[in-house]
Amino acid sequence: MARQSGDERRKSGGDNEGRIRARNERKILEVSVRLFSTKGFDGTTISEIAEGSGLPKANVYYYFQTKAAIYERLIAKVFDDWDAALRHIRPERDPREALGDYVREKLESSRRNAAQSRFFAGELLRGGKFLTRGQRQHMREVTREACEAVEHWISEGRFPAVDPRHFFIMIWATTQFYADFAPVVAATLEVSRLRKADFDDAAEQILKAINF
Amino acid sequence: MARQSGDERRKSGGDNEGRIRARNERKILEVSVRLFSTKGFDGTTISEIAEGSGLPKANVYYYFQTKAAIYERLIAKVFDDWDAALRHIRPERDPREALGDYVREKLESSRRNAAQSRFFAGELLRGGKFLTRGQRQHMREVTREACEAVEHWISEGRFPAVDPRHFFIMIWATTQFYADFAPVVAATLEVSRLRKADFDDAAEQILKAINF
DNA sequence: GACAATCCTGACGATTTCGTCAAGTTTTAT
DNA sequence: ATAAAACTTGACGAAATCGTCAGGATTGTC
Repeated sequence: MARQSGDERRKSGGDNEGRIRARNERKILEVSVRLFSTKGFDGTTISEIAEGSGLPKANVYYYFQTKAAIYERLIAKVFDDWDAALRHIRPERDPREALGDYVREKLESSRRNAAQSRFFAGELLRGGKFLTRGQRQHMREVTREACEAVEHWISEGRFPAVDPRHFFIMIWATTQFYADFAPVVAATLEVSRLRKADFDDAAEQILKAINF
Repeated sequence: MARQSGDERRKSGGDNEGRIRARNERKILEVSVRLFSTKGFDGTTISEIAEGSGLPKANVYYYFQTKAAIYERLIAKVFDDWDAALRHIRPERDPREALGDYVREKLESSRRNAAQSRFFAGELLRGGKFLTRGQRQHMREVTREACEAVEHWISEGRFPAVDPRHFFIMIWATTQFYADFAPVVAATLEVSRLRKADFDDAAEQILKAINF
């Protein structure tokens, strides 16, 4: 029984047990997120992933049972980042500071990991079929908490009376757009490639619009 | 030479010359946009398109030379709609009215043609590889005109001094988001499916935020 | 240094997919 | 009615893709 699942050991301790595995899995995931984001799930072949990782195809299958397994690992990873950022929004913080941090972190992280951001956007665009029930559930809970924080601010008169749910949607939509629809943004700003300065402008404009 | 390109006659007169062709092409395009939007270019097979259209596969190839040809036709179609909406923004109009019309039309059309909207979003997400040079060029021009209209309003003191380019990006981002990322929006609003009322709320909230 | 666990890999089979073709049928124009 | 044009279709070939497998090479451990 030479063949052994690439999944068993995943959450085990985590120390340096399996350095080779760690290195190769990381390489595979790095290449995959880039390919998936530009060519989609079906448009990406294991051969390409193998080639990009400098491994033979069969070796990729040694680490991941199937193409879907790679995709799922990536989803889980991105998902964690997504909801971690929301933790900036807490009722006891100052609204302006909290929202400023949140918007800036969102923009910065989607700028630095554009492929990852597009990858996740693509998944949502297709209806989020790879999201587990638990992940959806979690997403709802975290969102509700954030909305409650905003409502709290409103009730104390520290924030304009907006519908927090539409409010967050607007933030997500905007921050994502800069990273995910780069061709449109670049064309609009009449530049060939988006730079950090463009993202900084974006953050400023968004916050300006938000804070009334 | 029985085989004859499906493209030659396209722009000819347009009257009822070729009723069968018109009907079948329409059916194929309808099915395709739905499939492409949920499964992507590579994830969609001609067999599925044929099945969905109630035609045998070979017949689909009679009307469209290749899968890419179908995709390109759809791109062109959606592209036209996209820039047509922008024509609401003209300097001689009242800013509030013009922007109100624009936002409402964008939201309503992406609600009614959600598949089409997602299809286009998917294309942009992947870097817009199917967009022709001419289309990109046109996009830039139309956008610039719209920005000039806003600048005109600002110079006359009829509108707050925002950067019009970021301003439009914000509008696009938000209006698209409701249609394209339905799973997130539905989860946030805690409904199972988005209804017209949700889109109306969205329009109201967006316009409220925009008009300061 | 021996033994097990982990890692690597070329070759292979089954299936799917694109796109073609040649021979039919139906529609249209005269 | 007849001929040409437009349309339909089952069967097919070539290529690509997923995932497997059996056995060889490395690494780690006692």
